[in-house]
Amino acid sequence: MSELLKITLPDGSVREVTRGTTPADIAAAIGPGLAKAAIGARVDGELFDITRPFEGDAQLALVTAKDEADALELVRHDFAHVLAEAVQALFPGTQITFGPSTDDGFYYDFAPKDRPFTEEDLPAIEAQMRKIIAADKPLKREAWSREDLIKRWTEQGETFKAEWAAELPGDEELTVYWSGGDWLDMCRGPHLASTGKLDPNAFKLTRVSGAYWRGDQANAMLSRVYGTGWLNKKQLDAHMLRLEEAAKRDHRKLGAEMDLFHLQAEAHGSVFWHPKGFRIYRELEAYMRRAIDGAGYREVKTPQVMDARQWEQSGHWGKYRENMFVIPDEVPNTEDEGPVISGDADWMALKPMNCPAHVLIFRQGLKSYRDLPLRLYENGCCHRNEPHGALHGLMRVRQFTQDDAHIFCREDQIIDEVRAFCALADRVYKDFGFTYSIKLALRPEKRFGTEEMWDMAETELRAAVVEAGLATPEYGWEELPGEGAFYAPKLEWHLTDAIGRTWQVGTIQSDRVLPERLDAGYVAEDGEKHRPVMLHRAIFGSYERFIGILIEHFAGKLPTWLAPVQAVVATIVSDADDYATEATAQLRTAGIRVESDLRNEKINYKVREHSLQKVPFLLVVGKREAEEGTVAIRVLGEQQQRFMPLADAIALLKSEATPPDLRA
RNA sequence: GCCGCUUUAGCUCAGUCGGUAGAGCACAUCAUUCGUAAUGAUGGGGUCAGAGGUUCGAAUCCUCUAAGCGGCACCA
Repeated sequence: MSELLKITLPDGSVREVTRGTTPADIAAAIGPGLAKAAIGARVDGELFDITRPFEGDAQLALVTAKDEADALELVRHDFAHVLAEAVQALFPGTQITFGPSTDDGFYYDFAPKDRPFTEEDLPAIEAQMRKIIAADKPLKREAWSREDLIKRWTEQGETFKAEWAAELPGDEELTVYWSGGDWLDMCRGPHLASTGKLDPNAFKLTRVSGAYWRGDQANAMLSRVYGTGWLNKKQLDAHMLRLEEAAKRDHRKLGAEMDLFHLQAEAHGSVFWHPKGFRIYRELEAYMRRAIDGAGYREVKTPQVMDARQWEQSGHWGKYRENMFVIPDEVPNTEDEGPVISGDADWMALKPMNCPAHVLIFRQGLKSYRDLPLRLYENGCCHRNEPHGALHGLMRVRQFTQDDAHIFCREDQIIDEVRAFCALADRVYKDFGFTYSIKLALRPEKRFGTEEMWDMAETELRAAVVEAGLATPEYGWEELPGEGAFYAPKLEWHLTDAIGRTWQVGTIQSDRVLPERLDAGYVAEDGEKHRPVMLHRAIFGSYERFIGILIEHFAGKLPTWLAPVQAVVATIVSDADDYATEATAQLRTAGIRVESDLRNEKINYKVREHSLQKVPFLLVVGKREAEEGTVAIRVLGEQQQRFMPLADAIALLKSEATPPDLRA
């Protein structure tokens, strides 16, 4: 055992060291500065404790705060560890379970003894965490046997940890980390060398929430404490500032401030669109109609309420009935006393999706292979009785309208259709200034259809994305096992909101199940009846969600072609009223959404108000402009103004207000 | 649906020990005609989310219901 280990450093140099040597020893040998700065190690590419001895020859890269991604991962993991220790010190009897790092910090799930934690508990927990950091407790790794772990957790009353220890994979080395000599957590690591390596001013506990043990609704509800954690206070402050800025672009806040829409309890989860908000909606509709007309779709409109048997046949009744709005097909009893309905009525349901209705259109008349691909589009208004906790502004609502289409096609047309859709979606998102990520959601546990169908469907979607060149990290490409719909795998397009939450908008799904269940067929060249494949697809996802994301993306400052009011003509003195009215009329004739502001208010007041309303162009007219036939144009977000003849201003606005797909 | 929090004027919020409701903005009226992010004065406006309870007395304490917020779960 006296042989030397060869440790290769990033510069290619090799050091020979005895067994038991740690990366920290090597850092110390290189120099005291590095010894101090090094907080972790990449050994053969894997992130390790800096105090963990080498187990053989290895490539070593020391990790310092400059390796920000690794450093943050280490630090956040440690904050979670310290959080757990602090909570157990303050609330004896609390069980620890699990606590990973997150995108901006960490959390830890606890099983509280008496009551769930509340936000009022957070300051005391933070203070306790700072004590643990100040104590600079060494974090020491130890390998334990499964039996010892289970014994330890059982003795300590840690039933969740014991359950988990019993299920950890047997071929893995099981480890614990000591914090000083008096507290430990079961953990794969890695960790910093000691708690004192954390900056006590670089974290903040942010909120508490409930979370199910192992993410399963059937399990116990745990109490989760979230924190944000960074390398130093400057980073933390910058993060808190980012959150503040993000809150300002929340679409619910801007929706009220800009008078776009509102939500209220009487129709909770359904949107009241105000005139200005619905103008955005109409621009999106017009845009999408141009897009689908150009891409060979045909628009249809289908019934809002259909017989429940239709939903039984499609399979939705069995899986989603609890989220459907069900309606008795009966005239209600009008007597004051007595039941409203008799109870033996047939049931109908508000449509939760459009697919079956489109199949019913497809089934009208005998279809030939020559009819395929048949692309049916609908601005389809759907109702889903979503779990109340899921509702979120415009992003998740109970009544929404999808830009929904179903492409009925032959097997040999699938890949071309999916590729064409990828191109269309790409163009649409780019027209709105979005970058997106794209995922493939694979077969779920509960599903209809044969394994062969699923193999084919997954393969062809994957192939289309690969051929379109989108299956790259740049497009956030990943495959999500188990996340598909019950009838088909899904390609999903995701956009990100103001505070980094991602929302699915677009999708395309390759479905052989519903054509079968709803008996869609066509006559092929061989004269036999065949099943078409049905591609379900949407780009906006829903108009509601897409508008919510647009508002956040642009912080309310929508591009001119989408702005509800594109220009305001504001007067400085009432002598300019007639000219302003005339200018407004000319702009309106030119197709600009323009309003005039003749109020007896100072120009400062008007500028402020229309700026806050995010009007892209403010045309100011005073005596001078009225005499010269000019306007002073102030562009939203800019300080200075440009003077030009009214005719030039009209030309400028017409050009600015042209939708991207209509630009030369 | 689950956990925690919240709900007071159109909006944002204050309201102490349980003693009978307050500000700013917005709105209305009047004055002001002003050159690029808030002119001044005056005035109107509230079943304190809803229901029940405790109390001489409830915005305030308790229970239930609803909605909203942050997560979790769900998302055809």
